[in-house]
Amino acid sequence: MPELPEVEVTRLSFASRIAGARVLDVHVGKPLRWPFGVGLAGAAQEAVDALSGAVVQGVRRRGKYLLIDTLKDAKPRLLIIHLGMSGSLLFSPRLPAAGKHDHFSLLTSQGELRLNDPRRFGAVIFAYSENDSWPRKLLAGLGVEPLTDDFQSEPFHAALKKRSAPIKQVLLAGDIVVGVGNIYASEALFLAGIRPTLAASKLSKPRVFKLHQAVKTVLQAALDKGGSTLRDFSSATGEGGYFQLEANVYGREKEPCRACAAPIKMIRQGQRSTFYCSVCQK
DNA sequence: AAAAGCCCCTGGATGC
DNA sequence: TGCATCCAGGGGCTTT
Repeated sequence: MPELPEVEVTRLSFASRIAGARVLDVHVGKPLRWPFGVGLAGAAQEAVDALSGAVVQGVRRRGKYLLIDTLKDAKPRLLIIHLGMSGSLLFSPRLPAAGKHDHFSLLTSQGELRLNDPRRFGAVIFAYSENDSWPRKLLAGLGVEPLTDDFQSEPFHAALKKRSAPIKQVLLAGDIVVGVGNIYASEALFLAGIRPTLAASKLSKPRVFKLHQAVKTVLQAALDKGGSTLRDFSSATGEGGYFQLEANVYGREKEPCRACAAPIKMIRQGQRSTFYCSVCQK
């Protein structure tokens, strides 16, 4: 589910409300992508003990990862959450009884932060610092943040020049630019008028500039609409997003292109579906 | 180094 | 109604 806009919408929906909260307890359900406490000698119990009594300083986002910074006895403790395909967070002073897909809870003095993740592709990782081995392994190879000034078209072009894979898959890989998932990759390529199957290295500089702009435009527009809710995405206040209503190509196979009325095509690239207009995208 | 496949898991939609 | 099949917003890991 969640790509950069959905993760950022989630972050914004609880960051200020959880800031300053003291961790009272931690509930761990079924294992997610990795067992809670992965990378620690003492595993889950060590992580729970290390978090108990810690005070939340804030919530950051890196790519599709949420980083919850806490302090305990003036020492940092970090909780990293990834929503995978089907994860969503809720934060509220009062939540109903946990359901079968609620697999992690942080009980704090200001409310409960609860992760619901039916498919369990998500992850909750505890670390003492971003430089611990697990966070490093996950975060070190990430590309630039697309909605910051770190994302510039010249270096983007230089990076794409080195890649022979189809541009759609290079966008998805996240090692050049982060946060672009399956929906927004198709949408950005449509806006830029670029065929998803084109080798990344073959894109001219002006076309890369257009793609650079399109990525920023699509992600910002989705963020402004509260993200895309296809099945079950909702923010930590339980609200869905509306961007899916404005999708030009994603999920619109055989429907008329909004620009030229030609039927939208769907193809498979690396076991994921890609949508595009064969007239508007060359 | 980069690309391509595989796989983790559950549930909803579709088709027979 | 039941059962099989396919598909889903991600991404780490292994193999080419």
